[in-house]
Amino acid sequence: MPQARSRSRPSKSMLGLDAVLAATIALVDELGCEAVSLRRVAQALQTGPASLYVYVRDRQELMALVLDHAVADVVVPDDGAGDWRTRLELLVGRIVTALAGHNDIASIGLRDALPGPHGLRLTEEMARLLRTGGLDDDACSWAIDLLGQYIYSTALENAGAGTDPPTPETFTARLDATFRTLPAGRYPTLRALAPSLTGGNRDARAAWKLRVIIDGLLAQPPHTPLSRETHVTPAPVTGRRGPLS
Amino acid sequence: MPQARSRSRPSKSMLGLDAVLAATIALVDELGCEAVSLRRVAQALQTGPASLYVYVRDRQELMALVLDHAVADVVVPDDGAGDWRTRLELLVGRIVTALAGHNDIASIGLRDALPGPHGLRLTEEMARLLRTGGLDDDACSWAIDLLGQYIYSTALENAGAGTDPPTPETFTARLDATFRTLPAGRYPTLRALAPSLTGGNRDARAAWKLRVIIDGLLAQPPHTPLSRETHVTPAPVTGRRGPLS
DNA sequence: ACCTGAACACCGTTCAAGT
DNA sequence: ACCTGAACACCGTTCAAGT
Repeated sequence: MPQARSRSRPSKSMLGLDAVLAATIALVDELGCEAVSLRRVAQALQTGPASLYVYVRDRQELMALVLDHAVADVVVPDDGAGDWRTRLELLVGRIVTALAGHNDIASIGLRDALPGPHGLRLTEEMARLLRTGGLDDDACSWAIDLLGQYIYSTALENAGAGTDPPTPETFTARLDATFRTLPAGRYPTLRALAPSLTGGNRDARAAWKLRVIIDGLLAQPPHTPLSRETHVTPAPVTGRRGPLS
Repeated sequence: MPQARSRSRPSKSMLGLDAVLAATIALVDELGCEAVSLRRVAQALQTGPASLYVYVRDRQELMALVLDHAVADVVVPDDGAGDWRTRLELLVGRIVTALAGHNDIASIGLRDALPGPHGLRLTEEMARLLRTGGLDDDACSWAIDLLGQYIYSTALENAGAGTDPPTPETFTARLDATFRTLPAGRYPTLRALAPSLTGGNRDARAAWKLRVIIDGLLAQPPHTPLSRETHVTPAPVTGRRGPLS
């Protein structure tokens, strides 16, 4: 019995899922989602790619776990934060900020990823707040859908905001150049809009869009109230994206 | 001179960009974007992967071209179609339908892709209609942003609708299962919402969300009118996504 | 149970060479 | 200009073998 203490025998190993996730997030921050390969993660952990399959079914599951991990620390606004709308805006803003702080990690959510425990926790709170606002079942569900689109798209749009320098930003620069050099004959409106299309304050833009969505939600007439009890056949139907994962 | 007619000498080749795009779209329809490799496209064209680089800088450019191609046939509603809002809803609906008809092609737009000529044509018309609706420059720009998010997300959500059978849909099924088996203690609202979260009519859901956005746009007070002339420094700023590409 | 080297069947992209 | 075989440096995933 060579071991005096409880640590049985770390010949090299016992990476643990947490270490795998931490290494993956670090690589996402550094290289972006697309460039993160299982081989690179394994290399960062000083092991071979096959070792990761102990903790994860495949690359997709790893990325879904990492996405969920990225919102783990988001705290739900408490009762004192204001009315349901204020709290919803605060919550959504926090989620966007958390995701935008990890490079293009939000792109995982834009594709298919089943919701993880933390995403579910936050989605539950969004749904609860929306119900407090008086929305019926369908409106709540569709609103969650819409807010999910908003969250991931905005987080991706704002990705790399915190870095210094704010990343080369070749993409936005190329987009801006595209608009500014548009033939004014065929695209008069876009040419005129060019400065505001790519410019302006990111947070103001994000807040404005969220306000649009919530104002729009409140403008909808309450659904015909046959919604709940008469739902005999929910008619399962296609749809690739889910709420926060 | 072996050729009697103008066709100079098709020893095998002269694929042409159109043929490359057609082969790529066919593969996207069949396999989905992720599974479409340059090697498979080349194989479909009976050539090697290196041949494609005559027409395309890299895989990303090919996918951007294919995305633009997918909206090439969308026709802009004419003056007789109704007021600006009716026409905008019609236009957006047509774009979503065109994209949703090509599997998960919309996922290209959710990531970074510079707008192509057809996307620009449609974006120009959206911007024009929004201005007709009285929105100022910033509101127009941000609205285009929001509508782009809506278009791609909804098209992806509705992907594979036309197929018969409507595709195995393992993802929606798994999502549905996730919600229905949620512990009701921790997630009471999501459990109650489970039927409407994944169910319901796709088109009704999409139309409702678009209505929410436009109602929300109209609910915004006109911006402080220092918007145009005083734009000295547009403050070029990060942002990964652009309008329709 | 957890880890691993080696192998399998793929990738995107480049390049020198051919027409 | 357009095409191509071959090579380079990668992928995700599996599997038999080790502890």
